[in-house]
Amino acid sequence: MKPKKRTTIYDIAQKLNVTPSSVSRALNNSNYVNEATKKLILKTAEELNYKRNTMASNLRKGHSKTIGVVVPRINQNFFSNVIAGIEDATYKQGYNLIICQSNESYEKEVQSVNTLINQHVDCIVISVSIESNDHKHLQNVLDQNIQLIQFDRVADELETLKVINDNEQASFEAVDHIIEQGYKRIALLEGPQNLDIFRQRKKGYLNALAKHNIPVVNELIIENTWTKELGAKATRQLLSLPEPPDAIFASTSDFSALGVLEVATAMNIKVPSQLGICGYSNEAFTELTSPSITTIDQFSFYMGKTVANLYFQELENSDTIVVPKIISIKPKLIVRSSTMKKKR
Amino acid sequence: MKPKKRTTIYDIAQKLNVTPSSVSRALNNSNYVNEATKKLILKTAEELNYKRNTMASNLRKGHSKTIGVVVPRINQNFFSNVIAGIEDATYKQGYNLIICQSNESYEKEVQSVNTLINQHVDCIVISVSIESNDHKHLQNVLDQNIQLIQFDRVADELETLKVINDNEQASFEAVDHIIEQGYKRIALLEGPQNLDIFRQRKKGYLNALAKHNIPVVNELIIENTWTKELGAKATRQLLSLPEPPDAIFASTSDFSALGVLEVATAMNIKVPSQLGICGYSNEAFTELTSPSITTIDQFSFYMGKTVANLYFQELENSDTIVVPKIISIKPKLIVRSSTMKKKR
DNA sequence: TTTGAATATGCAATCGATTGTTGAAATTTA
DNA sequence: TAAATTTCAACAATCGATTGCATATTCAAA
Repeated sequence: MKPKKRTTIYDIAQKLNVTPSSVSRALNNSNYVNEATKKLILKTAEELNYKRNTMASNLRKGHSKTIGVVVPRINQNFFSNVIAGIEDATYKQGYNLIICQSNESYEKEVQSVNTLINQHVDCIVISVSIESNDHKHLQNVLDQNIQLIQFDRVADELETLKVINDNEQASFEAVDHIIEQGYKRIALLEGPQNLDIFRQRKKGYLNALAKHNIPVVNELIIENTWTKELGAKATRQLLSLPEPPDAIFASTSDFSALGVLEVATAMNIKVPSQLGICGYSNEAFTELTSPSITTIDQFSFYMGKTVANLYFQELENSDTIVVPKIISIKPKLIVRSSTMKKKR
Repeated sequence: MKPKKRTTIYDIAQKLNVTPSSVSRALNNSNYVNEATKKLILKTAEELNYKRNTMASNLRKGHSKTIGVVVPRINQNFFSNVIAGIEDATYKQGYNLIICQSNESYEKEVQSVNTLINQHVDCIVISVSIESNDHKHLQNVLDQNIQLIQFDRVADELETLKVINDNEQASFEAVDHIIEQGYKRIALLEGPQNLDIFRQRKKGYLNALAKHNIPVVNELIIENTWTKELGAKATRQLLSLPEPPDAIFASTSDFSALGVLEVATAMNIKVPSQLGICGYSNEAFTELTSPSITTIDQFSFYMGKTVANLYFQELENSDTIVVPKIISIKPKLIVRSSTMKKKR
């Protein structure tokens, strides 16, 4: 790299024999500069290929116009869509995005949050990792006076802005639909119960069973099955039961639903006639499997936009008191072949 | 938001009756501080919940330890994987990532690049948008003395570091495989020829035809078909030809290959026996369609890591001359059902 | 022509951290 | 004990941009 120095407002000031203040004012389109000199400054800035040093500017102004995002995995459909949504909204406001992934590791999550604090981001948007049980690092964000918005996987006990899906309702509707289709013994693949979203989904499942007076069978509920492999393993276990289920609701993810489907296919069990399957997330592939998989769409891109806009809205009202606010987005059940027991 | 001020090195200095310089030295683990005072400073920093202001630090040091990434779409499998790979490598080096998406728009790409320059990122990693024909904005990056690394979709004429796939070779192997399977009339869905990657893929296609003495038929080559819809449209066009193709190589993406498959299925044309299909990118869904789709894996995550490591490597050798370097990653043909005409 | 207001510009402090230089104190060596 | 050396900390400048305050200039109103 050549050691060429970048042009600063001082260079411009020197060349035009004015002070840096005037240059700054011209560049910021302030009224306290003569129109003629403003034009001149702007022209020379262009000529010298001047680029504002955002670091210096932000340091002085005391904010960074940057939002930090921490997600478990960038390359997971749901999250990359949320990020795309956030980016879409923040870009329009001239904000930047710093992205971190926790890889579902608590340690990396804490480190990422600390980096973002050091970077003086104006807001941290986070969906916590599976491993996260305590929230000292998030409390720290609040203590540092940084806006914190949690989405999807939220630490319930922490009073922050939150954007979530109505998991309970969606889960209820899914199981209700499954029952309506005539399935009687419905298994649940559930996620780690330290995360609220999975507790809610379980609640929805239980509510639906209750509504139809179907007893809860504990051996039909299997915990921690949020990958394809775990879903497959759980399915083998379930199907070898004396009284196996006739439907499986993979409330954790479409990936585990895929595991279910693959095992069923391998065991020559017909879906949906012998076994109903429902996933969660509406991953692109659920439409493409045979049979296609019934699932729940979370409106991820929209969720991202909502998160970002929530921040900007709070920013405007920053003079008034901050109320812990929760925005709940109602997900949509997408009925596909894998649960269509009744012919239409 | 409460207007609480964050603690700075001055606060620490004042409390301990030392100078900020000493605090800074202690915090940076310099040797020019007494062990005892260093410990004391570190302890008080902890107590006051001190967080370094990276903006100030970076301003002084003249770099940002940040890498800017510009991709067409964050939520596209290939790109989100590359980003994940970059993140993985940069995180280990204590670097941050600022992510921008161009949405395939030239204008937004230029704006994104400018923002990154203003942010004084140390390096810009970019995969240009479909729309990008000129590269003034990239030249500008170079002029500002910022390292520039292009990947996948690169502006060939610009002498920068590049990480690419050997598209020509991969494309050649795919078409070669298709021919070996017994297909005779092979159509090509090609991408915008202003992008080098698509030109290379076409070259590979032509080379494979030449190898097997198959004449090139112009009406079998259809340009600009990089979405599912465009792929479907092109397929309808191709299949209504007096002499329709018996195989279609969707060199643009798996999405267009999916469009081909859907049209074929709708028209009751058997894949692979009547029509062979090959996509590009190894999107997750290609494994799940029926039949599964033959495609080309680009090792996207690995590509991201390569990009990041290339930067760090160049950083180490920054005293020596910078040579425009091109790293080519050989993609891998993944043969699946959609081209398996020959029974095994 | 004098006064007052409006406009334009300069000065200097500031944001928070880093670092080269300098000098005092402590330690070692002769 | 004196001289030489090392250790430690203070001082002050710096990174680049912003902004409150003060001052100078211009112009209109009285």
